[in-house]
Amino acid sequence: MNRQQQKLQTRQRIINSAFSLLDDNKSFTTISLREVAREAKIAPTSFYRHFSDINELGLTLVDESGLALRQLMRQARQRIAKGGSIIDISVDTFLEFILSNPNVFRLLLREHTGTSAAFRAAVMREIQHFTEELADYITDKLDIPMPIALLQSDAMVKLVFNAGAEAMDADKNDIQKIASRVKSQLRFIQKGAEVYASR
Amino acid sequence: MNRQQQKLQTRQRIINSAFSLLDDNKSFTTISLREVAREAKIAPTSFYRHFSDINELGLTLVDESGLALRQLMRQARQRIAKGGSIIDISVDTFLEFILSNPNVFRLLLREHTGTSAAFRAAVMREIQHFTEELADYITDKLDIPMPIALLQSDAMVKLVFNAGAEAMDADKNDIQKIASRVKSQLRFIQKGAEVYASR
DNA sequence: TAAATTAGCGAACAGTTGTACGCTGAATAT
DNA sequence: ATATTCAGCGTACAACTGTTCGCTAATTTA
Repeated sequence: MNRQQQKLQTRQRIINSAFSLLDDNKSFTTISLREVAREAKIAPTSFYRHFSDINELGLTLVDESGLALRQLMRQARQRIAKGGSIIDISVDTFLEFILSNPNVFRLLLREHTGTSAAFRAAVMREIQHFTEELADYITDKLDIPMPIALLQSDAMVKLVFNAGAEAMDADKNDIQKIASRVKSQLRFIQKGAEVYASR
Repeated sequence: MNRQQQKLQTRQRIINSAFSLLDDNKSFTTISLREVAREAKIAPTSFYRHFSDINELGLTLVDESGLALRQLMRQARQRIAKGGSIIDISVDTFLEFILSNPNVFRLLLREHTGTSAAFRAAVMREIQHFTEELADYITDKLDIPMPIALLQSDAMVKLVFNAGAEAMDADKNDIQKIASRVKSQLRFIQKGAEVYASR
C-alpha cells in the first residue's frame, strides 16, 4: 500500500472515530483530541500529522454531514418521483435517515446552536443549501413564486429538523406521533403559502 | 444580616455568575465549577455548600429561564390587549427579550440540544409550557379547535425560537429581516390552520 | 545504492479539572 | 456565658487536557 493511501486511511479513521464518539451525551465540543486519538488508535501527537487543529477536524465533519444531507435529499426526490405525497415521503425519508445515522445528524443539531461561531455558520450554510434546493423544487412543481417558496421551505426545513431532534430522544411509538404531527404542520404551511401566493 | 440571608445571597451570586459566563462561546456544559466559583468570588470547595453538583446548578438555571419566559409571555399579552397584530407584537416582544437577556435565552437554546438528557427534558418542559399557553390563547381568541391550535402553536413557537437563535448572531439590519420573515411564516401557519379548522 | 522525506511514537511540560479533608471564625442556640 | 452549627477556605491529589521536542523506521526520491 502507498504511503499516501495509508495516510488517507488513517485520516478517515480519525474522522470515523470522531463521529463514533458523538453519542447521546457527547458533542464535538466536549470530546478531546486525546479521546479521538485513542479511538483512532494513534498517539495524540500523531493527530497533528492530519489536522492542524481540532477545529479543522470539526469543520471536516460538518462538511461530511452536509454531504450526507444532500444525498438524503436526492434519495427523497427519487422516491417522490415514483409517486406519493411529497410531505409524507420527505418526512419519512428524513426520519429514516437520522435514525440510521444518528451521529451525523447529532453533529449538525448540536453545532447548530453550539459554542463556536464558525461551526454555527458552517452548519447554517449546509441547512441553507438544503432549504434552497427545497425552494427550487417547490417553485418548480407546485407553482409557487420564489419569494414565498423560500419562506415556505425555510419554515418547513426548520420544523423537520426540530422533529428530528425530538425523534432522537423518543421511543418508537412517539416517533410515529412526531412524524404525523410535523406532517400536519407542514400541510398548514403549504396551504397558507398557497393562499398568500394566489393574492 | 442574617446567616440565612447571607447564604441565599451567595447562592444568588453563584447563579448570576453562571449566567454571566454563558457568553457567545461558552455553554453551561463547557463552564467548570471552578470558573463559576471564581466569578462568584468563593472558593471552589464552597460551591458544595449550595449545590450538591454542577448539574443541580444547571437545572436551577433552566428553572429561572423558564420563569423569565413566562413573564415574557405575560408582558406580550398585556401589549396585545392594548391593540395591535398578535403576531407582530409577539415576535417583537420576543426578540426584544432575547436581545436584552441574551444569556437566559442562550441557556435554553444550547441545552435544548445539549449533551445532557436531563437538561434537554427540562428545557423542553419549559417550552412546552409556553406552547400550551399560546394554544389556550389561540383557541380562546381566534376560535380554533384545540387539537389544531396545539399543532399551530407548537409550530409557531419553534419558528420563533429558531428566529431568536439567528437573531443572536445577526447585526441590527439582519434582525429586522429575520423578524419580518418569521412574521410571514407565522401568517402562513395561521392561515393554514384556519383553513383546516373550517373543514 | 544513498539520501531525503515523513507518519507515527514516547516522554515531558504546564495547565486545568472535580472533589475529599480538616480547619476557622462568626452567627446562632442553649 | 457556653456550646453548637456551618459558610467558607486552603491544601492536596489524581486525572485529564493540548502541545513541544526529538527520535525511529519505513517509504520515496535521486
